[in-house]
Amino acid sequence: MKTHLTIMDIARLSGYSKSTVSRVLMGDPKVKARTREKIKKVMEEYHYKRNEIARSMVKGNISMVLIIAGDIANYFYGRAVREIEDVLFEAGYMAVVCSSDYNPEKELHFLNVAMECKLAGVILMTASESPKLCRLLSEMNCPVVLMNRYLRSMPNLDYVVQDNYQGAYKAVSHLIKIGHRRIFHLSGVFGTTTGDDRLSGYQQAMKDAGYPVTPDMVMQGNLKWECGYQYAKWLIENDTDATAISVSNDTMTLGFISGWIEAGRRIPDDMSIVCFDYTPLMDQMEIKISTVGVDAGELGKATAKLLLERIKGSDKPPQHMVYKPDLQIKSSVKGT
Amino acid sequence: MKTHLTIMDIARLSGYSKSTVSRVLMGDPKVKARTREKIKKVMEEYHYKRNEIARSMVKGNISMVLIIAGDIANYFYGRAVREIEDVLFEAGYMAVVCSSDYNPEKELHFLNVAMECKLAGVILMTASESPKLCRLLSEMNCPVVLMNRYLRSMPNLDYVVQDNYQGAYKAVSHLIKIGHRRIFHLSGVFGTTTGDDRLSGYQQAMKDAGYPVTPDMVMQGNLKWECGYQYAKWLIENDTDATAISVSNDTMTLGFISGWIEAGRRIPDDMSIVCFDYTPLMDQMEIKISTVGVDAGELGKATAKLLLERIKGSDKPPQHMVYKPDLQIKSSVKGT
DNA sequence: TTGAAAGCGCTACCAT
DNA sequence: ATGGTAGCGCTTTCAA
Repeated sequence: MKTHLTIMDIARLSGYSKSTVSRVLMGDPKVKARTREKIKKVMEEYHYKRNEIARSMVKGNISMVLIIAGDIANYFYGRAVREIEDVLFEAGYMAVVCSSDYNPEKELHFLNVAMECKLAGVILMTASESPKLCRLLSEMNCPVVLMNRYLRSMPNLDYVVQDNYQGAYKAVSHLIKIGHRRIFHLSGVFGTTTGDDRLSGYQQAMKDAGYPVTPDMVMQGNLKWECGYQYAKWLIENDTDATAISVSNDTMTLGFISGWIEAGRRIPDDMSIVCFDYTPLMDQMEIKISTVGVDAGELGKATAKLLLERIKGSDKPPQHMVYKPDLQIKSSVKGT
Repeated sequence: MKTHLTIMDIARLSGYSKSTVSRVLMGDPKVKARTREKIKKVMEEYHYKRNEIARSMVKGNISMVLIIAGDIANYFYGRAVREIEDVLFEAGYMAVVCSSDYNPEKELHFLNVAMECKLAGVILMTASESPKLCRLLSEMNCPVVLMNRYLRSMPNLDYVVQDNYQGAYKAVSHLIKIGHRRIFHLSGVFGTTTGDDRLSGYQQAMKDAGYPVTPDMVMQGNLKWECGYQYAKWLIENDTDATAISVSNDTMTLGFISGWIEAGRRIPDDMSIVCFDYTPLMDQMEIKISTVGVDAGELGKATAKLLLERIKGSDKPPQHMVYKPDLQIKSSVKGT
């Protein structure tokens, strides 16, 4: 851990001026080949490292993109992030990730950090509709692309999402088709488009089938494991007559299954279950979970490309990319 | 996306000098209360955002810590990262994550970026021993703490790891105790301490039992799913007489199980298996995998605290924290 | 308590 | 092809 040489030191050491050294750094072709080599040799020898901060200072921004994921340990985000990293890396940007933990306050915090650090761009995956967020987003000094969730009140923002309404509609319709009437819904966070659209899809499917949806049939969740676990207990304690549930994400579903099995109930015999999102490990579970969703990697790639265009200054109208989700029915579901 | 106000604008707008505005920003108590309020009001009103880059420029570094994880989608890293984020956040640092993908070139790249961006610190989780890496590490301009893997040739570096040798020794000894003789090992990357120490533990346990380890019994892996999958195929094609394997991480194990089951074999009837690391989803798998390892969150917390001390300038001797792993035998293992 | 001015390390413009 | 110099926006002496 030693202190660093500046461009000025290299200048002195090589006998050239600061300007010429800078030109070498910038790959300016106007520098004579021999000069460049000499300077490069000195840099090598003294392990010179360009100061990106100073560079960013004059450039105006730093070639770094912040990805605000919900939960870095969740496969959905992990998968998307990996693709984004690669696309951005190719384009000369470093992608860094942080988790909002689905916490709106943290989102605001990270967005502020991105502005203050003059990052080149931001990918926000857990936009939680709120006046504060919208105000902040409209004041950003760098491009922002939403992924996964969009904001109804900000149609001028780019986003890449899946059709959550249709996904839920498909899934619940399937449950209905095979005989279920009492289908409950463990929702995502109310006020987020993922949560609300999935809820609407559920409601509409029920409505189209002529089945009532009473308030007790819908529970708001927080997307975490514990929530699903507790929901299982709740369903049992309240002695509901649900024969199937649709759950807004994979993590809660895993929690639900744990709680349900632990209580001595079975799947699909005592409960059919279908959820959004998919994790590869699910393939090796005792219970093969039926899922609906899209490949997070695809979303990620599209998002990164979109962001890159914006960083480069594209001013085309707001892009709204909506992917169609697939429904995969497996053994977690059984007719009545 | 609009352009930004500087400290100078706030100065003009409020009628004070930029020095005073800066003092307000820095929380200097020498500013008169009324002045501070006036200036703060102007900042609010115009949504002024301090420029962290410029600030870092004079401060010398940016309050950001880079975590270089192996695979961001892997539970081990996800778990550790989450804890690190929280500890660092409390201390006023922003933790950002990137994945090395176990690729030494990427490690070097990210380490360079960290230096160039004058970050406050780095946590490196996938150190791959090489002269280049060691040279780079010894030239760092910020503190670096290793987690998960350490570097044999750099004992002067802080690290937080688990006792991989002992973990593997315990696991393999257990297999031996219940009757296995032909135990194979799907290793991590040779040259990494995690890989090598686990291999040594395996070899020593076999040796202590008096069982030979021939070269075909040890295969180098790359820690990825596909690798485990192919290893299953390989074992079958080569008609080995292995009755048990020890695998260097969870991801390869999941791949192995997929390949093995797909080929019509069973676990533990046709093969006992024990691996390093743990993922919660494993609890809900058909096959309950026996694991050895530690809580990644603990490692993460300790690492973050250590780094924080170094950032604050602690010059105590190199810290080497070694956690003892636990062995959990489940249904993936059966005596012969 | 406040202001003026120097300087952090770099790029970019204007000279030569 | 190279050097001199003016900033980028901020913090931090030093003066007042």
